Amino acid sequence: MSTWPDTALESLRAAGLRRGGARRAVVDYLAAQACCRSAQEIHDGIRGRGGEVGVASVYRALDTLVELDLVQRVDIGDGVARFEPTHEGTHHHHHLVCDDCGKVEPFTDAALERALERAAGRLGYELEQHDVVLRGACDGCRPGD
Amino acid sequence: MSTWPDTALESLRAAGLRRGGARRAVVDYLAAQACCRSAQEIHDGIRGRGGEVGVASVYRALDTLVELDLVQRVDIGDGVARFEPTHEGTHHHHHLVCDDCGKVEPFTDAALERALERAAGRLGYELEQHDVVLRGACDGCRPGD
DNA sequence: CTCCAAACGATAGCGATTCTCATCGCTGTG
DNA sequence: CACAGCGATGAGAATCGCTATCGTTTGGAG
Ligand SMILES: [Mn+2]
Ligand SMILES: [Mn+2]
Ligand SMILES: [Zn+2]
Ligand SMILES: [Zn+2]
Repeated sequence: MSTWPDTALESLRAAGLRRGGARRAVVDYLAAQACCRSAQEIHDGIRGRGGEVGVASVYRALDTLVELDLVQRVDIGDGVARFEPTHEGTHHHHHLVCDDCGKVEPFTDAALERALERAAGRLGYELEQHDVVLRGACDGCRPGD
Repeated sequence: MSTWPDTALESLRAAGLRRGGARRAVVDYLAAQACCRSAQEIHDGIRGRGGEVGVASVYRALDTLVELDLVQRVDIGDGVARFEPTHEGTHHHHHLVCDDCGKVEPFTDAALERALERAAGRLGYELEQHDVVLRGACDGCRPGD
């Protein structure tokens, strides 16, 4: 099994796409993150390393990657779309959002995944994806009780 | 047990807020819907009935209602925020979104709710809310197989 | 090496949401 | 009931995330 950036770049090539700098920079940036990032963060992050990408190219790259199911869009409800690599196996996770400070943390729960699968089975949809966001107060924001 | 609009208007009064027309119109409109609606839809819906609300007032009312936990924000990933009454008991539901045509449908699943509760118990957050969005192709958009 | 379409970056445009501010109208007081 | 004070409201300006446009660059097949 190869690493996610390798798989991603390979899939892009297989889809007949050229190997441009912008797409590669987005893939590399996302591969180095532990959780989802906004397009702005990605843009800034790449520029911070000296990369010269336009915002439009970042959005275009994300579009393509989402289309190929290599990247997943995460919506936590603040009006800003975030993106992270699609992990089928070991890194698959969902998100905890602190309503107070806005912190986003990943979490995993095998039993929940099973329940989601079963729930999906009961519905008439051909399911592609599922998103779960849990909201509340994080350790830091909880009034010390 | 009283109806949702009554509870909502009561909570607003209890919070020391005056009884203005805009907030009431938003509560009434939402109470009549089966699922989430966007701010635009709410605005248009109220005006269609002859109401004279500004968009700003709709957004302000929604803000307040969300703050008081009377209304829940639903984010299905199309860049438009939707809102629906917070139902604890019988009307609580989550959403199915068709990636193709964008249709949004509510669904309920008791086993899933139990799994969510248990998952929440395992995490260090003080949970307030949870959102689940399932995505895929709906009956109409699925290539007839 | 040449050539062309894909990919790019800058920037204008767009739609959703928020901000500003002058006005309006609850609500408690006299 | 008249009035004052202040929260609520509506119109429109401003912001912001995202998309469309367009001229330029460049990967890579021949
Ligand atoms: Mn999952
Ligand atoms: Mn639920
Ligand atoms: Zn994540
Ligand atoms: Zn709904």
